This record gives sequence, C-alpha cells and structure tokens, in this order.
Amino acid sequence: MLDALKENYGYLFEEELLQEINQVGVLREIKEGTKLMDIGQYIRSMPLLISGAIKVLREDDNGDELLLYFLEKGDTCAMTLSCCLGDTKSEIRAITELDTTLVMIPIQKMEEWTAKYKSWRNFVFNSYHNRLMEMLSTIDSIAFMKMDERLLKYLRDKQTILKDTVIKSTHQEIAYELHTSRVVISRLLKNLENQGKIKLHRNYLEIIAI
Amino acid sequence: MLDALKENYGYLFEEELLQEINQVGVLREIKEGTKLMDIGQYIRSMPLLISGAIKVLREDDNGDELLLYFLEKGDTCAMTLSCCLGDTKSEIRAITELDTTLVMIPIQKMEEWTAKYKSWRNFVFNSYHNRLMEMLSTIDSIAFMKMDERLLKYLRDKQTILKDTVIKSTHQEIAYELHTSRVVISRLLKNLENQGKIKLHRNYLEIIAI
DNA sequence: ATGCTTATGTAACATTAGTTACAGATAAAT
DNA sequence: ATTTATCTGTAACTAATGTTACATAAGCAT
Repeated sequence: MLDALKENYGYLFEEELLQEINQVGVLREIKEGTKLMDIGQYIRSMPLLISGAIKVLREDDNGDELLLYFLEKGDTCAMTLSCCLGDTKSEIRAITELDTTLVMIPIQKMEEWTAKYKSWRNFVFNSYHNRLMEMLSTIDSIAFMKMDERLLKYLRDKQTILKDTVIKSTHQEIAYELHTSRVVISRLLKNLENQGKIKLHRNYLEIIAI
Repeated sequence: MLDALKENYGYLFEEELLQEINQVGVLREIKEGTKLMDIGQYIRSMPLLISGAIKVLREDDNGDELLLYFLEKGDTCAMTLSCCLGDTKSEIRAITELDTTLVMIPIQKMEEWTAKYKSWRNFVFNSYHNRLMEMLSTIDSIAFMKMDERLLKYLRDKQTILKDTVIKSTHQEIAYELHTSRVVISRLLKNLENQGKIKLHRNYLEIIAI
C-alpha cells in the first residue's frame, strides 16, 4: 500500500504522514458499480483515491437523480470530509464508475492530522476548493446550458474519466444522470449521430469527434 | 469592534483569537447594494459578517446571472477562503443585500490561525460545510424544481434574509437572480397574487402567506 | 430457431419556459 | 400639469423539454 500511496500522494504529503496513513489506512479494492455511500447514511471514514473513478450523485425526494461530479485518483470526497466533521448524514450517493482502489482513513485521524501536518491541511483545503469549483461547474451546466450542450459535456467528461471513447451506457442511464427522460436523450443522441459526432449501438456508444 | 466580535463570534473563538482578530481585522460598514467582489477579481482578505446580508451570484459568459445563496452574520465566504488559499481569481460576485458590517481579515493570518487555533479550524471547516450544503440546495432548486416553486423559495429566502414581508424588488431584478425573463416572473407573480399569497405594487411586493 | 426481455427509434402531443410586442400605469422631474 | 423614464400586465407566438404510445431491433436463454 505504501508504494501506491507514495505514487499518488508522495508529492503532497511528507514521509511521516505517509507512514501514518500506511499504518491506519485500510486498502480497499472495489468493483465497478458498487455503491460506496448513500443519502442518509452516516460516515465513519474517508477515502483517498488511488485508482479508478467514483461518480457522485444527488437525489431529490421523488427519487430523481442528478450527476454532480466525478472523483479520480488523488481526490478525496469533500462531502465526506464535511459530513465527518459535522457528524451529519450524507447528502449524496457515491458509486464506483470503474474498478477502484482506495485507502480508507478513520475519521478520528482527521482532526489530529489537521493540527499536526500542514500538508494535510493544504490537501483538505484543496479538496474543498476543487469540490466547490466542481459544484459551480455543475450549476453552470444546469442553469445556463440547454440539454444538448449538457449531453455533450456529459459525454466529454465521461470520455475523460473512462479514458475511452466507448461509453457503455444505455440511453436510460444517461437520462437518469442528467435528470431528463430517455426519449429526450435518444432524440439528442440521434442528432449527434447524424452530425457524425458519435456512433450509436445497443448498450454502448462510440465517440467519434466531440 | 471587540464587542461586536464577541457578540457574534464569542461562542466560537477563544479569547486569544478574538484579541488577534481585533488587532489585525478592519471593521467596515457597507451600504446596501455595494459590490464587494466580482468575477475575475483577486482576493486579499476575507470577511467575517457582523450584521447585514450579502448575496452571492454566479454569472456565465453571456452575462446571465444566477443567485447562489445569501450570507448572514456569523458567516464567512467559503469561496473567498477557497480562492485565497488557491490564490485563484474569484468565481463569484458578492453584493450587499442590506447595510452590512463586517471585519476584514488579511489572508496571511489564515494559515497561521489554522495551525494555531482549533476553534478557527472548526470555523473554517464549518464554513465550507455550510457552503457546500447551500450549493446543494441551489442545485436542487434548479435541477428539480419548476420556476413557480423556485420563485416561491426565492421569496421565502428573501423574507428570511430581509426579516421583512415587504420585498423591494422589481420583476426584472427577480428575473435576473433566477435567470429567467421578466415576463415569466410577472406571470408567476400574478398567479401568486390571484391565489392571495402576495400583493403586488410598483417596485415592491408584500408577502401575505407563502 | 423460438420466445423473452430490454433497448432504441420515432411520432404525436402536452407542458413549461422564453420571446416579442405593445398598452397602460406609476413615479419622478421639470 | 406635462413630460419622461421605468415598471407592470397581457396576448400571441416560438422553442425546448417532457410524456405517451407503439413499433422494431438486438441480445440472451432455452
């Protein structure tokens, strides 16, 4: 685990902190599509991502979903941080988007390290900063963009996260994450295909040029 | 200034920290409608609100606006914190919604206090937490609610912030903050008036029961 | 191959929101 | 009182999105 930590966090944390993380952290390997966290759940530990990707979703009272953002290696979940410290329930759902490796840190260490390590403080503040910026970007999308643009952004983001031009999602799944209906997504995807930007198949699509 | 600090932050900060704030902080009284911060601006100090209210807005490339949330006494601007630490430009615009009193803290103190005072760390983390929650709430509104509901929420929030059932805004101003058109707001406000929930006047409206 | 399940394509329609245009109302300025 | 600027009300229309309904296609299981 120490190697994986050093590779991903070595440039951020000093040796001593890395050693501490190595001692108290628990390495977990998680299959794609696993629910890591759900709305209303209490949080006892926070994840440091080593590899893979996690999608973070919001849900309203009717069960309507919306994708908020993705987390990648080097990221942590600021929502988790936030909920840990406030001892409040999770406001979001987190699902692995790929097979994912992460190190779980017990929340008790959080406060200790925040007092002890400047690099840890910086990391935590940086995480908050990144998450606020992602939330702003999400707000920009839903407030200022129309569905066709949002879909394009979604496909681009997905391509980046998956590191693959093949996106294995059904129209229904995309519709859920953008909080719209399947018919709307089918319609817009067909437009993109007619423009030669993507190629549609059953259960997946290929990105040609977007 | 020390009295004002103690009244609003005394239960949060220890005496020593209050004294430090008192020494380096600058008290400012600001008229309603003053722009405190704009998009693209660099940030050199962070505000602690003593009284009044500040509205925080987002703007896209076309100049379209959207109200994100309000700040009240006891709040600080997590965006400012975030930008200070990252040394990045502001992503938001902040305008006083009421006559406002605040204490400006030079950003250099931030890091020092974060290392030194546990109560300051808690305050900062709490601010981040609150802001993330407000952002989630904003996302809920624009993603899951229709304009009529959003308008109702807007009026409720405004009533809370202003501590007044009289809201001195034109339809155009409300439209800007909700990122829609004046005609749409006039239409929906007229519906609310017909339902007996509000009373319309030129340049202001009264809330009856919402 | 046959049937079953799930995914996709598409038309027709409903609803919501945004736009244009203009009339009338109100307040402030002279 | 008259002018002026701004605000509000409303109709008529357009555009975007959401809904319902159904046909067809693809893949899987037997």
